[in-house]
Amino acid sequence: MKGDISKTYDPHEVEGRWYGVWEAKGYFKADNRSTKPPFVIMMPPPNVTGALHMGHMLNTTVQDAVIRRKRMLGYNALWLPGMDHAGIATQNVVEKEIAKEGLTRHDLGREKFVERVWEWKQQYGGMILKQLRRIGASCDWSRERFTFDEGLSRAVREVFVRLYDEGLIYRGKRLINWCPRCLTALSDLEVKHESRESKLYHIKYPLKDRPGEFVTVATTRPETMLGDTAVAVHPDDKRYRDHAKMSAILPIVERELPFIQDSVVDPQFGTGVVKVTPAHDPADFDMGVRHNLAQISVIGEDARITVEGGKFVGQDRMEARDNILAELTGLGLLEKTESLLHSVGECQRCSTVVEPLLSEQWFVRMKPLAGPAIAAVEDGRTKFVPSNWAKTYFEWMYNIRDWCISRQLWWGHRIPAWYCAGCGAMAVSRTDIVECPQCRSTNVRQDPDVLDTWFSSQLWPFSTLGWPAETDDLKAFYPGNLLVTAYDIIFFWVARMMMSGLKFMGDVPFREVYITGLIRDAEKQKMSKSKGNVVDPLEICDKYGTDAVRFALARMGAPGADIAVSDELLEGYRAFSTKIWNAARFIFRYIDESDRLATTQELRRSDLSMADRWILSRLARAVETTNTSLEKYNLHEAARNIYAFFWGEFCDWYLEMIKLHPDKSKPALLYVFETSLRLLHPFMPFITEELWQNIPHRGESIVIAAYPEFEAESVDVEAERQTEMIQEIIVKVRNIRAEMNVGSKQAVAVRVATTDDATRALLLGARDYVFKLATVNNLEVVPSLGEDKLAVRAVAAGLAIEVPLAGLIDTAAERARLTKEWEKARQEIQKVERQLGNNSFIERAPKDVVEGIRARLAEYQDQASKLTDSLNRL
RNA sequence: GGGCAGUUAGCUCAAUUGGAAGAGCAUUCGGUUUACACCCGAAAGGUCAUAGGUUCGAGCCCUAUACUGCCCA
Repeated sequence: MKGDISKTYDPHEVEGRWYGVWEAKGYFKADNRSTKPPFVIMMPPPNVTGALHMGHMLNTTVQDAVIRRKRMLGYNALWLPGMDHAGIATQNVVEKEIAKEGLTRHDLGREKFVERVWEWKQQYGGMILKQLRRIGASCDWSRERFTFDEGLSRAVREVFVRLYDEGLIYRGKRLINWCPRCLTALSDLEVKHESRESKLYHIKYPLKDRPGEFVTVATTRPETMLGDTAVAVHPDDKRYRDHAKMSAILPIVERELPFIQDSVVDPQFGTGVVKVTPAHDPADFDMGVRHNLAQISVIGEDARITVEGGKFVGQDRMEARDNILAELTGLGLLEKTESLLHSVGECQRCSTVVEPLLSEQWFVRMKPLAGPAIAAVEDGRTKFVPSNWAKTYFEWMYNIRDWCISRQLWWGHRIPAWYCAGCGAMAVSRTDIVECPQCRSTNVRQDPDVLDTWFSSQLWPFSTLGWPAETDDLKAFYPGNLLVTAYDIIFFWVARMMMSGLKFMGDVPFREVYITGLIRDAEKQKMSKSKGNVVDPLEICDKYGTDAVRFALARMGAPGADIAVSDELLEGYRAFSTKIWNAARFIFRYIDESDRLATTQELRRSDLSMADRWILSRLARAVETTNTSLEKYNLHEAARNIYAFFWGEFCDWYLEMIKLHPDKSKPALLYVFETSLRLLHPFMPFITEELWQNIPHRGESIVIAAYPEFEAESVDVEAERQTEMIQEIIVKVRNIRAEMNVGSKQAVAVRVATTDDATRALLLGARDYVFKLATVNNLEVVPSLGEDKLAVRAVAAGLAIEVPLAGLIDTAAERARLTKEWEKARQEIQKVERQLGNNSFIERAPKDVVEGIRARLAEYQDQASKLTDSLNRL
C-alpha cells in the first residue's frame, strides 16, 4: 500500500478487506472461561424482516465503539448479536409473499404456513446481520441467537409456566385492543394514539316515564350506542339529582338504560350526561364493572355489527355509523354535530383504527413484577444515560397495567396451554401434552394463540446465554454491562427485561442503559417511508465511507440527542478520513522496512525536539480526555477531542513544524501517529487498521492492540508553554502579513522585545519554526523595540513584536488596527477591574480564581501599554 | 389534561464542578508552500428565547412566560 499515491482515501477497497480477517481470526469471540473481567453488551435484536436503517447504524456505532475500546483495554468483551422473530411483521411479509401466488395463510393451513415462514427466514431473513458486518460491528457471531431458536423457545415456556404457577399469568375475558385488519389482540403499547379531526355527535335519549323529555349525550362513536347499557352522570352534578332513579330509552334499540352516578364522568363535557358502553370503551368497561352493567358486544372481530346490533347486523362499523346517524336524524334525535380534535387509537403495524373488544385472552399481572424493577433503578443498580430517562421509566412503571400477551397469529411461540375436550380441563406445561392430566383423554388441543413477540425478547439478556440451563456462558456473562437503545422501546423492551431479569435471574440484566436519540433528515424531520426522506445507511457508507459515517454519528450523537443527517455533515467527516489518509502519506515518505516503533520509555530517553515534547504532551491529554469521555459514554466529546487533536494540533502544527527536521522527529512522529490510530480505532475501524498495518506497530491487529491510556509523565507543561509562545508569534506574524497584504512568498523580518534570557534563548532556538511557518527570514531579539517608524507592531504571547515593512504601511490603516486591539484590551481591563473592585468577590471567591483574575489584569495592562507605545510612535 | 426535552454565531451543534462563550459548515480576504483544494493561512460573525430570583459571580441553579418537538392519558 505504501506505493499507493492516491490523494484521497478510497474506502471501498479498504473496507472490503478487513472484516473477514477479523472474524476469521476470532477476535470478536468472548471466552466463558477467561479470567479477564467481562464486559457484555446484548445487541437489541433487529427484526428478522428488517433492513438496516439509520437508527441501527447509530445504535451499532455506539455499541461497537464501546465494545472495541473495552476489548482493547483487555476486557473479556462480549457483544452478542441476534434477531427477533417479529410476529406480526414477519407474518405480514410472508402473507404478502404468498398472496402473489393467489394464496392466503388459511389456504395453506397453519403448519404449512409456518413452514413457509421458516423457508422465508432461511432465504431472506437476517439480511441485516450481513449489513452489520459491512459497517464493522464486532459482534461474537459464534453466539448469534434468534428469539425463535429452540433454546430461547424453551426459556419462553419455562417463564410462562413459572408465572402461571405463581398466578402472575392468567386467562380472562377483558376489554382488549383489537386490530380488525391483523385480526389479533394487541397490548396497550402497540396502539398508537393519533390526533384526528373528527365529529362529536349530540344525541337525544328520551326519558322513560317523562314523554317529551330527553337527556343529550355526546359521543364520537355513535355506532357503539347499540351496546349502551346505562347513562351516567357525576354524583355531584346538581342538574341531574332528580334523575338518579330514572332511566332513559335507547333510541332505535328501545333498551331501557338506568341512570348511574360515577365520579369519572366529567360534568364539563357536553351536557354532563354520557352513554355507557361497557363492551366497547375502556372507561365504560370499568364503570360497567363498578355498577354491574351488562356487557353487550355489538361490534365483532371483523369490525362489523354483530347479531346483538339488531337490524344493522353485518354492516361495517363506519357504514353502521352513517346509517344510525341517518335514522337518528329521521327521528329528530340528532341534536347537533360539532368538529373535534380527538385522539384515535391505531394499530402500530398497519394504522387501522383499533377496536376495543371484549375478548378471552392471556394476561400478565405486572404490578408484582414492576416493584423490584422500580427499586433497581431507584437504588442505582441500573442507571440510565442520560439519567432523565429514568423518569420516563418510573412514570410508566408506577402506572403499569396488566399485559395482554396472547396474539391471534400463527408465527410465534405457541401458548403452552392445552384444553381437554373430554373434561374441559386446562393445563399449562413445559412439555407438549398429549393426554389430559385430569381425565386421561387424548382429545387435547393446544391453545391456538401465540405470545407477543416481546414476551420472548424480554428474556434476551439470559435466554441467549442458555437459561434455564446453568451454562458457563450464563455464569460468565450475566448480568450484562450495557444496553444501547432508542427511547421508543423503553417500555416495550427495557422495562420488561428489567422485570424478567430480576424475577428469573435475581439481578438486573444490565448496569447501564444508554439511550440514543433519533436520526432525522437534514431538515430535522423524522425519517419515514411515507415522507420519502429515508436515507439508506449503506448508500451513504458507499458514498462517504463507513468510517466517516460512523464518526459523524458518534460526533453528533450526544446521549439522547437527535441527529440531523445531511450531506454537509457527512462531507465534513469524509474530509477527516482523507486527512488521516494524507497524514499517513506524509509519514510513508519517511519510513522504510527498518523502522520500528519506539516504546514510551525509549522515546522519553531519546533526544526530543521541542515540537516532539509538545505533541507527546498534547497526545497524552487527548488520550486522557478521550478515555474519561468514553467512560461517561460521551462519544460526541471523545470524537470532538480526537478530531481537534489530530487535525488542529498534529496535522496543522506538528507535521508542519517537523518538516524542518523529519528524520530527527521520526520516532516521535511514528509513535504519535500509531497511538492516534489506536485512539481512533473504535470509531473508525477500517481506515485505522489499514494504516496501522502499514506503519511500524506491535501485534497482529489493531483490533486487539492496547487502547491508549493516560500517562501523567508524558505531560510536559514547559514544552507546551514554549511551543504555544512560538505558535502565538507565528499566528501574529501571519495576521500582520494578511492585514498588510504581504505576498505569500515575500519573506519578512521580525523583531521581538524581551529582557528575559530564557525567553531570548527560546526564541533564537526556535526561530527556524518561525521562518518556515510565517515566511520570515530574520528574527532579532532585542531588549526593547526601537524607533523604526516603518514597522508594524503587535503583542504576541505577552511580548512586543514588530515587523519592518518599509513602503507597505498605510499609517491610517495601521492606526485603526492598533486602536481596535487596544480597545479590546481596554474593555477587558475595565471588566476585570470592576470584578476586583468588588470586595465581596475578593473575600468570597476561591483564592486561585482571584489570583487568576489578577494575572489576567496584569496581562491586559501590559498589552495595552505596549499597544499605546506603538500608537504614539506612529 | 399530565410529563419530558429543547431554544447559544447565518446553519448544525458543543461548553466538565457555577469562575475569560467554542467547533464544523456557510461567509469575506489571501494562497497550485514538495501529505492533503475533501487543502493551507487570516478574518468577520453572539442581548446564550423572554422576565424575575439565588449568588461575590449564572449559558449552567430556582420561578414564571413564550415557542418547538416528543411521550403518556
